[in-house]
Amino acid sequence: MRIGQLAKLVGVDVQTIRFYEREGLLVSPERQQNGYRIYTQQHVERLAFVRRCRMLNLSLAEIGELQGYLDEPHQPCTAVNGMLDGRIAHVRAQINSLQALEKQLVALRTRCSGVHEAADCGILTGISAETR
Amino acid sequence: MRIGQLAKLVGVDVQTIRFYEREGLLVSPERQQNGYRIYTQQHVERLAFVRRCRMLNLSLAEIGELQGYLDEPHQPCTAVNGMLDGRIAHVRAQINSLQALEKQLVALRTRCSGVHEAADCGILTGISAETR
DNA sequence: TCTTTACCCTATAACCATTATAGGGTTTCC
DNA sequence: GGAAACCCTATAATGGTTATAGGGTAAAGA
Ligand SMILES: [Zn+2]
Ligand SMILES: [Zn+2]
Ligand SMILES: [Zn+2]
Ligand SMILES: [Zn+2]
Repeated sequence: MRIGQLAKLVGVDVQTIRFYEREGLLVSPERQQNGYRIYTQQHVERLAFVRRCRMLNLSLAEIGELQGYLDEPHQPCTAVNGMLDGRIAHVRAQINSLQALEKQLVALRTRCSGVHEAADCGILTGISAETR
Repeated sequence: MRIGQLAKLVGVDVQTIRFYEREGLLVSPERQQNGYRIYTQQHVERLAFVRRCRMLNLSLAEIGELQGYLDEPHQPCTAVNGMLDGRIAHVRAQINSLQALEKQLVALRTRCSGVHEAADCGILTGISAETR
């Protein structure tokens, strides 16, 4: 299978596949005589794994770590669930700070209603004041 | 006031101040004979404005737009509250997708408990399966 | 005065994951 | 045989900062 087919199949851009290869997340595939990359079912599975990890917001470095476990399955999985715990904590922190931000933005938004000129806009004066 | 003082005063890195100047968010200050930048109270206020906008997650482009209103206050503020509405919608969308992600991660995390080897780790098999 | 320490300058690269662009070859189908 | 769709590499751009290299200046103590 050529790169375009793989891209469609897994739902990843062609450029991104080449990028993953350079970054060591995908094994370099064989090449045809013309230089075209030829992929196997194993590549499909690995790429799908990478993509699912990305959808879980794992970094490429973390994904590389996880692949180490796929490649050497006879080691304890301690670091795997540690990584997930870290991710979960991080996502929760993000949610909290975004919720705080939402409150600030909504409060700021209420300061402007109706049409008036910028000099009198409560949003601008609100930001210029303090927004702590 | 020199750049280091300004940086401390407003709580922004020195590099970042120079970056904002290059990006046109801060007016280029006068220079001493030795080339050092000399800032006035107006610069302090503008930088503080930029920083508060950044804390509201506004992009540098949006901040530049807002500064246009500060500089020309006799125009309607329509775009100002439009921008804020857009930001609020964006933040809410982010929160929703992070909450969905959190659920996925937590569900995945429950698949691993106790010490075992990677081949049997429910997290890895969970990702390898489908995690939709 | 000498020297250390802290500060200032510019230019350039790194961060992250991806997307875009330039410039050129190959395959496929009509 | 010619156009469309595909493939290749290399390099730059995205956003907002932070880091680094390499060098000049200033404020302080010894
Ligand atoms: Zn074993
Ligand atoms: Zn208004
Ligand atoms: Zn007016
Ligand atoms: Zn496990």
